[in-house]
Amino acid sequence: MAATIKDVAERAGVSLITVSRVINATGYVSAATRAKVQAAIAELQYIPNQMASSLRTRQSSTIALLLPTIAETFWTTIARGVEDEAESRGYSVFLCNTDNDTEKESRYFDVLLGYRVAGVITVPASESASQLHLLHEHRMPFVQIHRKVESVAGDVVRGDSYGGAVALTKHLVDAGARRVAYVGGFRSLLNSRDRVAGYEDALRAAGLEVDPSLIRLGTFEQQTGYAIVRDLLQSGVEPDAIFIANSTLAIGALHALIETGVRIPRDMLVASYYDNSALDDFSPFMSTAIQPTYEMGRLSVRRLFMRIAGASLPPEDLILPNRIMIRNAFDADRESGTALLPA
Amino acid sequence: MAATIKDVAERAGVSLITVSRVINATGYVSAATRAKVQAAIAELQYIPNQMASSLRTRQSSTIALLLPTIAETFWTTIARGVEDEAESRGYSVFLCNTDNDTEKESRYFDVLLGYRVAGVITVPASESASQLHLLHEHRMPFVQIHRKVESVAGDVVRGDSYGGAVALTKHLVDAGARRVAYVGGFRSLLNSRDRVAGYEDALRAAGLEVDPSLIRLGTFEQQTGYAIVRDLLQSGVEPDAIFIANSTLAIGALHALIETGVRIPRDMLVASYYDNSALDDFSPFMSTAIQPTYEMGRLSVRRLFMRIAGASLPPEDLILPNRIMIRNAFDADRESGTALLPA
DNA sequence: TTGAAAGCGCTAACAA
DNA sequence: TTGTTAGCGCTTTCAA
Repeated sequence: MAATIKDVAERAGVSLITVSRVINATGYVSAATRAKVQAAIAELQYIPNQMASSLRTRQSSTIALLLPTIAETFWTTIARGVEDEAESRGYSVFLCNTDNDTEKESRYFDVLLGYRVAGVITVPASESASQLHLLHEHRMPFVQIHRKVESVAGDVVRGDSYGGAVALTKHLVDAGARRVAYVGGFRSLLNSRDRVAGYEDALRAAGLEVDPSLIRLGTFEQQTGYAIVRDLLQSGVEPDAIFIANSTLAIGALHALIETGVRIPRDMLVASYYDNSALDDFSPFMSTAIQPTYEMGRLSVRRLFMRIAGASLPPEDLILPNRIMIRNAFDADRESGTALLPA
Repeated sequence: MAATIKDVAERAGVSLITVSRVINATGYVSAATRAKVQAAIAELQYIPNQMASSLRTRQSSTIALLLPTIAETFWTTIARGVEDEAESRGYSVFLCNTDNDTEKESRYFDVLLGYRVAGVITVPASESASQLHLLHEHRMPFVQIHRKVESVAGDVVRGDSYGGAVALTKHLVDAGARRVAYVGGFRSLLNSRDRVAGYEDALRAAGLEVDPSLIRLGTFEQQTGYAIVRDLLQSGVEPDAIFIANSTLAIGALHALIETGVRIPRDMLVASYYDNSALDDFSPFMSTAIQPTYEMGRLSVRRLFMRIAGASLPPEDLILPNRIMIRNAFDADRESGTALLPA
């Protein structure tokens, strides 16, 4: 079948090990021998068998990245960061979708352990029920991104959800809001809890009361954002601003505002987490917190490589600041709820 | 380090091969022995080394999928189809982004050949300059999706671009259009050529002339769609319908129509290829051709497995029909250019 | 500067 | 029903 190192050695009239030395640039090889070997490699179109190499060296130049889905820009941008950083070090990335399904996650962990990948970067499928401990028990180096499994000690790279929520909420209050509603996901994830906490702390710091009737939590779906905002507008709680903790919710929320004729920012100030390019059509009228997804990807790979190299550092919880975009200054020319592409 | 089959054998008091038989369910093993082995596997948390297994069996249970990008739903839906079908056969999928960069594609081919994956499903980075022949020369089974490299014989799975263009163009003409503009990508790709051909043939079949001034080609970017439509509206060629051959272009095109106050479908009939969920906000007023991306993924895997199994079939160019959605019936209640989420 | 021998962890082929 | 031997393709000793 495919050419082996033995075929190359015979063709070049040298021993196996000499070919190996040429391929890996290890040990001494004379220029003449090297040339002969390289010619043989080219003639036979020889590509070294990574399986055999990995088996012998107990090293792999592949890492894995587990994401909830590859259908949203938030995750794919992380993937780009991971790939770019890995590629710059000569590593390939094995990309896996978990669908936030711990069963699927667990199956992937098995596969990846079986392949003896060098390390794993993962967005745990669940913060409570993740099987992340499997990696820990098998001494597989890993770094968590965006979420943090409480029961497993290990490196984490994530955005500053608390700080982002504080910044946006404070901004809304500074712009005059007194009744800021909170629209976000259920508290099952650390980020959600952090964002609620940031929102509440920012209100209190401004001397405002936290009104539970203004805090609305639900699933991470457009329909949920839509339904919550419709209800907020109808239930008489009368918010004068809305902080939306997730961009998928924001799309639904903005549709609800547009549909009911609420003008942003004239009638309602809006600030939102912004992770989804589908929000592009709305963003000019909204202040946003943007997570450094690409950087999160790159930095998690850097951390992973420290672990692969065997560094015995204490686990690090790396929290990266969000980029805050203040954009709800009233603009008379563009007070509608939807934006058009720039000409 | 990690437990090996030898450790399991010693622990269970049997030979290596017996453990192997239990793991792979090959050959005869008594229930009692099997139980002993399984207990040892569980105690040691043994996970078989796939590298060693692949090396010995010359088989891999991994296939690779090369896509231009994972940031667009068109491609990720294909990926889902590939993953689901592969998983149902116990295979893992190695996902790779090429960015339509033939250099990157070529590097991935090398890596994948090095890993001796079982097969490759690929959207060639270029139809003219792809390095696909590398796979062919190394006898690596492969299937092309969506694009077709002319210089390499092999299986292809793609949507019926010609048929889709015919159907949508015919629909516009049947609805009364006489001057149908074509907005699409440059003819460098087979799909683009097929769509132009379908458009032209449908016009001729209806007894209409093909007016070159109505055919506008460009890059696959929103801005291009926007600019082309602005120009179409200003240049005096006076189209009464627009066929858009790509959904990214369609987003820009629709923004241009909305911005200039052209109402769909009252002032202009629009039909478009529809591959991008960002179009959801516009779709109710537009007829669309939808490619069976998920099915393309699944079917390409099925074909690939026939090749992996060694079937000596002639290369197949599998062309799947598009789903055609006719949706531009005039609707007085919703004649604006943007749609809102359903309540 | 080059090579021979051994072995990474697993399984095919044969034997008992 | 279980075990022994050999070897997949490569690289790490050690020796020349």
